[in-house]
Amino acid sequence: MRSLGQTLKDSRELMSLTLRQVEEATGISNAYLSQLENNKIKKPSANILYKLASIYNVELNNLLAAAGIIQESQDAKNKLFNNAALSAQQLSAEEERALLTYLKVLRQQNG
Amino acid sequence: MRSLGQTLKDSRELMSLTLRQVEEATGISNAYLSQLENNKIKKPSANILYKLASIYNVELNNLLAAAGIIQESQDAKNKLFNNAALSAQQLSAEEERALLTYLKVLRQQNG
DNA sequence: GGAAATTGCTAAATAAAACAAGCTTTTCTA
DNA sequence: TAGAAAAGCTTGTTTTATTTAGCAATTTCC
Repeated sequence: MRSLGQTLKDSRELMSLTLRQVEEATGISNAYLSQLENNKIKKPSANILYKLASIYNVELNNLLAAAGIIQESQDAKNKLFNNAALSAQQLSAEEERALLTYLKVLRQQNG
Repeated sequence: MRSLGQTLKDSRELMSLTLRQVEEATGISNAYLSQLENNKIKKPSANILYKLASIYNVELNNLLAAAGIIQESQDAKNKLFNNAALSAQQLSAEEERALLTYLKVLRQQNG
């Protein structure tokens, strides 16, 4: 798996940007950018990753995957798995009623 | 917009978990979880957010949005599908995932 | 009722991220 | 080719995240 540093460096070079140009655009110091590209930073903030994903026009998920935080295309797999999993459940009447109540709460919270 | 802290607290209470249970499950100290829920932390690492999204069965994007890092996307809400067990409902992928987890908790509590 | 857990929380300590200054190397140009 | 300018990088410092230890308020259990 391509490291986060390599991914960032490749992205930057692809756009022919210097560290100081990226600093100018994102507010992230060139010193820190260098450390990121050389894998000196283990757990950057989501904030930093988002800014870099934006300027390099890559998906945030790509950077999260490169940083080893999520599995690549994990979302799709999880959705399929969960769909199948819930469909396969044999629900008692009581369980189904509980789930429907819970769903109501859920939707009330999320809008 | 609901704050990250409120989002995390709601999610945890919805599953009837204590701070120490979440600590046990994620490795994140209960003290830090408390600070997160009370909005004392401005820029948590992507790692932390991912772990919490996983245990609470919410989309990482939801937490990122609550943290003000990204804009909330409508995509997840628009993805609908039919489910056999709750045939009357049109569940989003996220909702079904939440229901599945809730069902696990339910069955664990009742034996 | 009261000891004993259990809960959420805070302050202090530690670890790590992120920045500022400046050094080294490469690139450009006269 | 020298020397300036721009490049990436390193070191040291500041800031912030994260943990440890432990308190005060419930809750549980005898």
